[in-house]
Amino acid sequence: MIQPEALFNKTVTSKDVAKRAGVSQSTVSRVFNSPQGSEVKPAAKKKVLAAAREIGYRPNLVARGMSTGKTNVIGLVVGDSLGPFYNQIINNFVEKIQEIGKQCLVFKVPRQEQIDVIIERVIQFQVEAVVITASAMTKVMAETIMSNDIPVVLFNRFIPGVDINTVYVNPVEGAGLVAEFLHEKGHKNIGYIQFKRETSEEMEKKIGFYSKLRQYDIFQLKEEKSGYNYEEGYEAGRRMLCGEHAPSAIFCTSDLIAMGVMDVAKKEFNLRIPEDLAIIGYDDIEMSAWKAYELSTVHQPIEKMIAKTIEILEGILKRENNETIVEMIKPVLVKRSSV
Amino acid sequence: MIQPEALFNKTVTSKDVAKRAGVSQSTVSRVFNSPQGSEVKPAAKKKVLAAAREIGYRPNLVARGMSTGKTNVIGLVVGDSLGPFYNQIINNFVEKIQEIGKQCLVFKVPRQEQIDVIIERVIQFQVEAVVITASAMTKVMAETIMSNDIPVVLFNRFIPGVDINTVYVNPVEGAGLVAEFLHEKGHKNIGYIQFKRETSEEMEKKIGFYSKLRQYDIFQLKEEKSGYNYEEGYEAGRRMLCGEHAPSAIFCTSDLIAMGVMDVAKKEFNLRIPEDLAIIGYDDIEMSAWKAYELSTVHQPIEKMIAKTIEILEGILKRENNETIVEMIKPVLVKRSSV
DNA sequence: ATATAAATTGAATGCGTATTCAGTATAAAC
DNA sequence: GTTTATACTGAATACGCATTCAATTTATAT
Repeated sequence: MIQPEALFNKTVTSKDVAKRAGVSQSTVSRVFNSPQGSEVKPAAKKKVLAAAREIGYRPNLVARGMSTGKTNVIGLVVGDSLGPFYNQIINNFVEKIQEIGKQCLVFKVPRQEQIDVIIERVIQFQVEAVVITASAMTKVMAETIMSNDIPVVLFNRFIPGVDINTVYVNPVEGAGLVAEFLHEKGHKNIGYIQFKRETSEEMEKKIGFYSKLRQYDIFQLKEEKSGYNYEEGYEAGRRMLCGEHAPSAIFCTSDLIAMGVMDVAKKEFNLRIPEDLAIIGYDDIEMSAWKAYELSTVHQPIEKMIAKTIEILEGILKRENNETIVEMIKPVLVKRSSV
Repeated sequence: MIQPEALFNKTVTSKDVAKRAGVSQSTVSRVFNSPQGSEVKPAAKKKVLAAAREIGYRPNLVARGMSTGKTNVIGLVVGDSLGPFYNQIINNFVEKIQEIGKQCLVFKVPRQEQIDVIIERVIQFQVEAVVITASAMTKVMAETIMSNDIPVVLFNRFIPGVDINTVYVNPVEGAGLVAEFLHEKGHKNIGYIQFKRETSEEMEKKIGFYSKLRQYDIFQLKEEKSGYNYEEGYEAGRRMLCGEHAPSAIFCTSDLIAMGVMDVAKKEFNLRIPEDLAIIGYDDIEMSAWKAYELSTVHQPIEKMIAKTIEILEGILKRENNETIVEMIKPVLVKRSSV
């Protein structure tokens, strides 16, 4: 007579394996967990593995999580889509986190207001740690997470005066490099196109850029704001180049914006780059190196940043280090033909 | 005397809430679950919510998953990074899945060989459904997942003769549109640059393109292969434009490749586009519309595809429809100045 | 006021696994 | 061959929640 279980493909549990192998559930569990499978006699282990294969058993990670408190899941909180730079980060993180045997549960903060809701979810899902790239993150929220025993790593987001693991490239420094470079090239009349939302990253770029220029006695600055995309960059570029006092160089706080500016300069104002107008961006996205742009920009070493983040995560998961790690990575100016 | 629990910030459970509110754990559970909180008397509900807030209780989703069999997690399996098109897909999926109250656990298939391992993991994590975009997916593997009671939706990947939910844009049709267009424009000598890996998508494009051209008695074709990126496109373009029989039009099976080809044509061969050389791509990534390229291409309506996928997922999760849904979406030719 | 139906509640149980603890079998030592 | 140490094993339990079932309270009908 056919067993009804066979018909309704019931979930296969360790108990089923145990029955089939003629051992206890404990033994089955040990086979799938013991360090080198050493705690179980070879004969029993063989029987268990055979039985498991025959009935298609796979350990249930949710149940295991319930039992051990380890879910094998790392949370990744990202902000609203900020172009290819952040897309690439997600992609790399997923890959690297998988390589250390964990899986990546992604949380997106669609609007800044909703970040509290997202934080609640992160906690509820019992992730083993969280990497946060969302700029909307505040001190209070990070602390809420940590007070629930979930370690946090801030990625490319620095919150001053807070005891949280952080990996970031100092925007003050990056923007400073840009100012130095433009000064070297003899520019006096400089345009500045920034991201229209006032993220901390954005404000730091501004501080770095302006304070450095002031050192060189450069004060003639025209400003515009733009969204984090090509189209708005194009429009912002047009506004900046129209009318009096058109600058001889423009610094855009994102490559995407810079590319829009380059195109409007060429198409609508017939400017040669860099002879008539120098452009410099930020992020060093892949496209910046393309022949159509050859955009000078500030490189953020994503690979290195992610590698460091993973390193911190591994330390956390092994409960090795209790100290907070703050890793500052130096931005690098990439000089291409746009300046 | 201070309770030790307070010192070691022990996890707060529904039991703790129950004790503090003077009700049973069942009642606490009901407060956080009943449809409109209706099954519990207002007075009791109020007490429970107050107690929960006071001690910072949050339902443990892992435990809930254990109890209900619903993890609230949807798996998303993606292949090796194939540029901005797929990055955008991940990003959109995460957002939309979150909107239907689920969370997205991302699995990346780093190499085709490892897809079996990934599939195992997907099953182990007890996801409620899986969306698969990885081209390495085979019939057998999809069936393995489904035999574990996990519904599958194939995204932009068609496996013939299989009973699996599918949403895709027919590459045969898309490539056919390109052939028609080039024929209309009078091109006879056409170049074809394809992705170097033999994915099913790629093969279908080839079938669609060639069969249509044959109808127009066009046989003069030069071929090259390229990786899914700008640099290799640039190189492939150079190879194609060197020597005899340089084509008057080139079809690249990805926009990224097409952009590389456009740049090499302009920079190294001094060709005007489209006067000397027409270029057409595939995918309609954001950059295709940029002034520097204005690339004609085949638009894949990502939003519509994802919306349809989410619709199918919702049906699955509500256990509404048991029928397999196969949704074919029509590709759209976008004509810009590159042809 | 009484009988009956409906709403609310709590005790007990299960979900699938890891783990503790005690017992049993095996190996080592004498 | 006996004693002692060691390697295995299984029964029982906990993890945090949802849910069933029976008991109790409250509302409705008579």
